[in-house]
Amino acid sequence: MIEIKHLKTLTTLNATGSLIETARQLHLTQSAISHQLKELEGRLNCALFIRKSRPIRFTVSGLRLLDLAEQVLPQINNAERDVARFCSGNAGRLHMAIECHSCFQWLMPAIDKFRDSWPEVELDFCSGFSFLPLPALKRGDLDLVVTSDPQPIEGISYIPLFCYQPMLALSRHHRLAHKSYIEAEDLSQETLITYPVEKERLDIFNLFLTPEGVSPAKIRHADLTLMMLQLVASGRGVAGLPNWALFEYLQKDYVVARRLGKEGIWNTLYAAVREEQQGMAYLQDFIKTAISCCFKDLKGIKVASTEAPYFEN
Amino acid sequence: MIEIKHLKTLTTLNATGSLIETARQLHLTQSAISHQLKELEGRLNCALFIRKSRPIRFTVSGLRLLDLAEQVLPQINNAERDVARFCSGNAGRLHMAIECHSCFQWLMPAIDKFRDSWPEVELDFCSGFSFLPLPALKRGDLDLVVTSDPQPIEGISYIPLFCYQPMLALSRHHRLAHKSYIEAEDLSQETLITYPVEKERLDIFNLFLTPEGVSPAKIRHADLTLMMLQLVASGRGVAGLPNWALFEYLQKDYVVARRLGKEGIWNTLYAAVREEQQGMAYLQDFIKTAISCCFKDLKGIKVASTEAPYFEN
DNA sequence: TTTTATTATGAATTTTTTTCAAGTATTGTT
DNA sequence: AACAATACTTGAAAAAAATTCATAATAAAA
Repeated sequence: MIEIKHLKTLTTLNATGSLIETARQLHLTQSAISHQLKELEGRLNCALFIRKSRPIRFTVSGLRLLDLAEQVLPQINNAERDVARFCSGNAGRLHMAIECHSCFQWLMPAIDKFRDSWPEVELDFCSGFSFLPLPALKRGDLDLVVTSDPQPIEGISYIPLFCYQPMLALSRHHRLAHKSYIEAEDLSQETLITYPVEKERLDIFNLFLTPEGVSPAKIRHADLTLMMLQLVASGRGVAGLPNWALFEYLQKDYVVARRLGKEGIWNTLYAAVREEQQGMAYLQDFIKTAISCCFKDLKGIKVASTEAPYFEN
Repeated sequence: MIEIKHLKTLTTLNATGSLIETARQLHLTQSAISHQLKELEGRLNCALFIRKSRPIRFTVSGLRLLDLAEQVLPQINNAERDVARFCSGNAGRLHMAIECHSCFQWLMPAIDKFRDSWPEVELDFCSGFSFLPLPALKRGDLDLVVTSDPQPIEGISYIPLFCYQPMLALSRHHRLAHKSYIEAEDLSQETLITYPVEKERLDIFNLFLTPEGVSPAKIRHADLTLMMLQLVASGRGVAGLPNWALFEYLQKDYVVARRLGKEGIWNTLYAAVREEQQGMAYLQDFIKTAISCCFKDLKGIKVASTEAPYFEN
């Protein structure tokens, strides 16, 4: 009668409040979701939610099923993980590197969860920018690299995690703060505060300044997100940071954020792994865990398509 | 990944010990079950049971999923029942009659369970043979009749419960006890002990004696199964009873049982309901509960096809 | 009221599930 | 140990179900 996919659909419908967004998250069309729910309501002979309202509201029956989903879905996840542990060897190594400092915010809880499930897996991570992580991954010194700048390297495959919006953080009193979006030219007289990495590894250059041939007046480095934002708030410059990393500081009114270009920019964060390791149970579980942590903890991110990244050459 | 149907399949596979019997219970071909499990093992990349043994044995992974099923399936059933209660009115009437005395054995636990789930439904039942139950059902005096002898009555539909084998109970020392099966002619010199109903309502006449044109030497009535078996054990006659009703007495060696005719006879027990009531949630739930109780408690019964009975005219 | 965004629906298409038919393996029997 | 009987596997065909596409209907926002 009722199926697990129904519980998943209802759960994300509850989270999103609309069919169309549910469809996006589940990588289906809105039509498919509509058909699926109609079919289920037909089987149960019972309305599950009230359509003529936004956000959608659930009936008692719908709520009862949400309740069921909350019980059942974690149980199923646990069982699947256990089975994966029994089957594949449950020991292994997971050494990872993060190209983006801010990522620690969501990576920490994900790693904690993972350690509980796979105590035998040897965990290690580094975020230093003292070496190039993708070649290290290729060599086998690393097993997973979190990057927003995938390179077409033989034997490396990229699994999309989520989409985010690189934005510009400004002091509330900054001369650009009145604009609803920032143009590349605006930055030619500004001090840009970045993480201490080469320009080529920074979204704001790759996707915004370099294509327009603009350079900021001055570049200044800072190690920590919080330090960058203190500098911004103190009027020492502006900073390019992902929207989800800015969220809590925006709420506290430390700074304001503006999108880059009229339409804004969307970029995708990937987990890079060696192709031959991609099927390994604990790796897959780590990535699954990481994604679910992101969508729980971060505001403003979107689901990525399941597709591998497209390389021009 | 894993679906509810998989959990159901694994559960009944555990109960039956073979794919072929699992298939029968789930109303599928054995091939379908084989494909389904192979597909699941492929998805999990993991063997769930060891094929080269009968009865089939589960791997640790298989056992883990059985465990999951045991947690999850009842939760789902409860939720579905709750939804049914919310949607349809949760009050109503369920007056039933049983044509077969022995049926109390499995009906009692089913009724107990049902009362817990649907406290608002007014329950009543009678097993007297003082009136014809099917016309009473048609009139609306009853809501459900348990019968093994469906009549083609306009507006009445029959839902199969299970298949059983009417058998002949004999004293261990009876002159026919050495035969592996009973022929109609054998009974022409015997005293047949039956429930106090007309011959036309008894399986042993309908399906065995009447077609062969044989009558027993004498007919004697008894109210209770246990009383009938005491009479049989005391050599006062023989009795026709369903195999599942005899099971516990056979184990205690009170009596022996022989099948009717060389191939034995199989008959189906039905729940008769008024067509317009058939869709009602609590009725459907009662029948579902009854069936599951039967298969838990009774030995020797088989699943019935989902088909309505076939009437010759 | 018009516009925009969301949801519903029917038909076409794709994917999945099931059955059929035939082959292989296992068990139990003589 | 060979035989039959029963149970399971497998690939292809058929049937059923899910998904998409195109479009209509509906609700919210401007």
